[in-house]
Amino acid sequence: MPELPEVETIVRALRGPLQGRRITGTTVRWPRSVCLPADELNRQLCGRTITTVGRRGKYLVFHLDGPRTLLIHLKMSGNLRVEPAHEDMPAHVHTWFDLDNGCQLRFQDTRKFGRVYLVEDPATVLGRLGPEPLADDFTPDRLAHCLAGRTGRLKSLLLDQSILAGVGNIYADESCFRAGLDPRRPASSLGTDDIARLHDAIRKALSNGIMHQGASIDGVYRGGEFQNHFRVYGRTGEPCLSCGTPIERIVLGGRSTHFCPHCQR
DNA sequence: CTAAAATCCTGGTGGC
DNA sequence: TGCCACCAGGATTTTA
Repeated sequence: MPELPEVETIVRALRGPLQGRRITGTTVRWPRSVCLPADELNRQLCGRTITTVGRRGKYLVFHLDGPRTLLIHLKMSGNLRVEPAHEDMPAHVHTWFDLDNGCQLRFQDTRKFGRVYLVEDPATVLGRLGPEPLADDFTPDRLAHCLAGRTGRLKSLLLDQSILAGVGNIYADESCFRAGLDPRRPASSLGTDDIARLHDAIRKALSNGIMHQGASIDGVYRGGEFQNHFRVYGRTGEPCLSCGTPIERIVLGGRSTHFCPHCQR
């Protein structure tokens, strides 16, 4: 379940191997994961050079030396690696991109939820995303503005990518815990102090995740070990690290939600 | 308007 | 040991 820190970690790992490389071919074995016909994707990408690799929310953004932009969303189980073409193709690589140096950018996605986009205007895909929580201009005031007038529960709003980009189920739970806020709280009940603590909590949870190179769940993300630092996520029944109260698990908005009933109010 | 449910997928898990 | 029902989870779409 790559969220912002996992995607950021992958982006950083891909920059060196990909920037300046020219795409010489593409192969699509699961057409539903690509939002245009496979032959058109191949025709548009062949000969294009990847100029920069970036991130917006949970999307990877590949800028090219042509009029189109390549976007990839990893969804649940996606991973991206650059490997020599002669190395064995791992299982569940449904799409790959041949590069001019004999390597391949391989999109591995066990559950096939991930998506590849090739668009002229990135805003057609990224336009509805909310602000980047780690950007300098993301202030407590900005967060307050995002939540203003919202009636939903705190956790559900944190997962809404049009309100805030990049937070998923793990970091939403971790952020609520760090802020000492009950994930079931109506957003309208949050005061200025609550918003300030939430703002700080979100940024610290995400930064901490990046510092540990993301979380490795299902053994998908080698290197990252943030899963060993979760404070509430997946710790159902285990003692709260602050007060010892057993962590509770509930379902909120159809998502498993973990919190300390004593520390989070 | 919000909110819940269905949808897409497969590996892993728990029950028997 | 084997079989199978069930579940997670991001984002979109549908239904209430």
